[in-house]
Amino acid sequence: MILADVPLPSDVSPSDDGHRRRYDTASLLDVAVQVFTERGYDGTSMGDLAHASGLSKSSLYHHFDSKEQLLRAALDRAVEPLFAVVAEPAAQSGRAIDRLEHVVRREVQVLVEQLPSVTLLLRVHGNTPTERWALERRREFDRIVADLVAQAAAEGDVRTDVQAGLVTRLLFGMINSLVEWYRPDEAGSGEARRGTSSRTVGADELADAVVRLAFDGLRR
Amino acid sequence: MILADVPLPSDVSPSDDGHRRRYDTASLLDVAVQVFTERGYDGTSMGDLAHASGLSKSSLYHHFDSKEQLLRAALDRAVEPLFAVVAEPAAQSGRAIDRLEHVVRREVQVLVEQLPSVTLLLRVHGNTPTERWALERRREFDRIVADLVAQAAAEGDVRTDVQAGLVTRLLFGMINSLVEWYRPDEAGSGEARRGTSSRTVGADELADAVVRLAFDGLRR
DNA sequence: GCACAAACCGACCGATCGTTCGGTTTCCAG
DNA sequence: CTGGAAACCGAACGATCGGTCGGTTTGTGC
Repeated sequence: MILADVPLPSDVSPSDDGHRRRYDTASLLDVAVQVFTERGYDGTSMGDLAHASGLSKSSLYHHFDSKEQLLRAALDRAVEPLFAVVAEPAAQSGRAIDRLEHVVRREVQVLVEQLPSVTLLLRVHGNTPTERWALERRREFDRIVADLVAQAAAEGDVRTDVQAGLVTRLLFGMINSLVEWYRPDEAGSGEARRGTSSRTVGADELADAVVRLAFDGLRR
Repeated sequence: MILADVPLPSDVSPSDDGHRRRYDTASLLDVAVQVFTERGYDGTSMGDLAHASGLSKSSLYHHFDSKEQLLRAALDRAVEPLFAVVAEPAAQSGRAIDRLEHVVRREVQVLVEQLPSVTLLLRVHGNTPTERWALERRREFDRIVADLVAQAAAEGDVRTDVQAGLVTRLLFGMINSLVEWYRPDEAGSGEARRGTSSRTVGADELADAVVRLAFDGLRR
């Protein structure tokens, strides 16, 4: 990735307490996922990860077998909770439109909770076996939700002048887009907020906004 | 990009008419943009582009100065028509809600017309000066539309229980998502359509669907 | 036919890529 | 204090990266 055009985010310092910083595999994955989402998987070198974590390149291989296995571990963090949502009881019984609303609301929460991993999941291209596995899981997920929308339409609760498949894609396009702009409220860090007038919005409030807009539209 | 996990799309053959295939800069850009969108900019090597175009790596440099300049040319194809839309008369005068609907509808059309370039634009990470320029243009565009939404809210035509900035992001998240799934109807090519029951939808029909869903919601 | 420019090519450059290797340091149980 | 495991390191590997070079082929105006 050429010369460093922009400083890496972490740039870990020796650490506060006298000891040398030590990583367990999970928290090292945190760092990797963050850098992956900022520079893209292909745009991130193992050297970048080394620099961001404060470790040497070779030390990373004590925790992970390969760069691709690192990606796989990151994607698992997103895929599992996403599928867990459609398996919840409230998504399994009741009127389809209510189940759909539940899925939408919970999906927003999962996206916010696992923002970096989901971002990664939504950006894979299919260049490697791992990426193609991820694409397949996404297709499977889409199928499940599309069935839900179709059922809600059959029950007369959803407009039928737009195809169910189209509704599903646009609906989840809207939800998924939040990985591109939503940044959680980093409360506690005394850092000054940037000069934006829009208040930082929480996950629940965000889910409300999505449900209102998606179900009832933006027109007053 | 490791070993070729998957065949490149074009894989140009010597060509039908006796002559050797010759490229002008524009049609070579077509090929590059297509491969960029399929494998990602960072995931595409100049060797990939050479293979996809049927040219040698060094020949590409007869048409372009660098890989990044190639990206810049591709992004221009998306940025210009996007900004042209908000400059149209119908986006400049009238009730804000009507101007907004016009922008949404036209934006969908531009996305469909310039699908590969816009896809590229929406996926830049900011790793290079060119990518950061693209991100800045996107921010500028968002600002213009957010003002439009705010004005429509002030005129009482848009719901006010969701912040204008939030509405804008979700609305355009929905629109932009179509680069991830919309594939134009390759009519004329006798190729058999894959086994999907959903009919291929045209740009106008797509714009209708977006406007209906965004403005009036999916509830019946 | 000839000349010239545009288009193209294989061979090669230094830099960077993901990964491996043979050790050293750190921590903690005994 | 000792031992062994876990964590870490610098140096180096072959492959691939974006890009350059000098020369050849190809189409076109004359």
